[in-house]
Amino acid sequence: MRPLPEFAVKRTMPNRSEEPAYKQIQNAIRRRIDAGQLKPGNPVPSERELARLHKVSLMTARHALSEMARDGVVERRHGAGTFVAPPRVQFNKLLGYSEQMASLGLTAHSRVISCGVVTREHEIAARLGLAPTSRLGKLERVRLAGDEPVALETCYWAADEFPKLVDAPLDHVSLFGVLEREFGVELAYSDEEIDATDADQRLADLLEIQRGSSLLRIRQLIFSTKGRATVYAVGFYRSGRHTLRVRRFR
Amino acid sequence: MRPLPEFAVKRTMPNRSEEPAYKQIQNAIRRRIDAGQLKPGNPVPSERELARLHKVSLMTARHALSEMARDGVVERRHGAGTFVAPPRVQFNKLLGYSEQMASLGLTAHSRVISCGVVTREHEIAARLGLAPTSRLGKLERVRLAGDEPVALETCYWAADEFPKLVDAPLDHVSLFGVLEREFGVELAYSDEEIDATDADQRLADLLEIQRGSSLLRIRQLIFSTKGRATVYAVGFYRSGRHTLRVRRFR
DNA sequence: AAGTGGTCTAGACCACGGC
DNA sequence: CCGTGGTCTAGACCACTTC
Repeated sequence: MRPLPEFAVKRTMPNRSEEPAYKQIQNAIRRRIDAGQLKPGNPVPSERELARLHKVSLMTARHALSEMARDGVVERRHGAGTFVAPPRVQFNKLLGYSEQMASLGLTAHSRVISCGVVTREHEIAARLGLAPTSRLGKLERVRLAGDEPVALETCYWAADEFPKLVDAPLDHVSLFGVLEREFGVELAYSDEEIDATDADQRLADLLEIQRGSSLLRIRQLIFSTKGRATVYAVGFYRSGRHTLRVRRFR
Repeated sequence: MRPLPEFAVKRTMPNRSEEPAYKQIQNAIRRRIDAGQLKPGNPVPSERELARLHKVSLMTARHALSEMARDGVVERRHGAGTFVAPPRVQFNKLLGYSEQMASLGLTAHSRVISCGVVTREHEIAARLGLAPTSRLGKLERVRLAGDEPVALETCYWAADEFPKLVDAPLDHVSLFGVLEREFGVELAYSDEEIDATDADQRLADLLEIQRGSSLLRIRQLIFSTKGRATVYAVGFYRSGRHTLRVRRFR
């Protein structure tokens, strides 16, 4: 609950230099949900109750709940009340390989095939919005499930922008994680092209499959929250070992 | 603009039994955008101006603009104003094959391979939320680009729910279109599983490719706006002839 | 009938953007 | 500086759900 001034007086905008009242209300509710104190389907306090509890006007309490409803955290039913929304399944969620495995309760292992700087990938530089001959960081990793190779993933980024990235222990840690923690890059979304192709000799050797075997190819251009193309990645996934799940809307 | 009562008087809720004032404001702005009178990047009237024009309070004008911003129709910039948002590219959009071709400026052709009712597809019936032995409508079509076959698509639906669907001229018309126009089904979204596989003899013959060639397989469970699983579809797409584009979010 | 969310008023001050 | 959106007040009536 928001602290009150020592001598509470009538005020039109009491909240100077603090977090907005409506966000404090939202946070209070979110905390109760996170703590398991409020479970899906449970009612959250009504607008009038929140207004009284937090000593704000109805419109402010209302703003807090409306925005949470917009975000899908709660559901509002006219005449009935406001209720904690059922946990939403995350669709079309951009995850690194490590994160995908973690979400399945598995540990990701990788084998770094190559890691360095290249200058002759003109088309990829263009996709990243760079000059054709720009220096690009390039990382090739074979992804393993248990001992079995399931995918080859190749990532590219502007070498000058993330200089020390090639030195990170990327056989153990998540590229996404390093970018976000070490470089403060917030990734926002990726545009992906998905098709089927078949394994050439090199892919066949790396993935321990037959040449010509079917592979799922995913090419992704990953954008930061600032709308900047940050990473270009190409992955080849063994048939039968990897399924992409997406939801599309009418 | 909202009509005024003959003798305008002070009122707390003047809008009895009409469309809410904030929606009228939104519609007025939408109309101007649709008419091309307001183009992307153009400013829309400020909160204060809308309040004055429509004779409503600031909060109401504000509500109108906030909701339009939430819907992505306009963008609000603190201290600067509210502007028509650039046209949003449609990502993760659920389209039938005919519609995809149309959106590329091409005409879709199909060859119906089989069309009828089956009763032994227990697993698919289950996915559609039906009893295992339910009667299912089944439609197999080869999709053509020019004269070249590029995909085999197989659709399943509850035969008892859409009885005359098997009689529709589905080599010319869109299944989605028939469902929406003839049966009043509003499709909402589809959950899709995408992977790579290779062609068996039958697929090879139908698609005029070699046995063992790579294919992109998309299995989709399509839901209506009522949240009901309505159509199950499996498509096999020739490598190099079909790319799926999706956007995923962090 | 009581309580809920939905719409709305007529103002206020604050923080930010561009001139 | 002025105009913009962002936050907020202290109420009001309406429409709906639940009892």
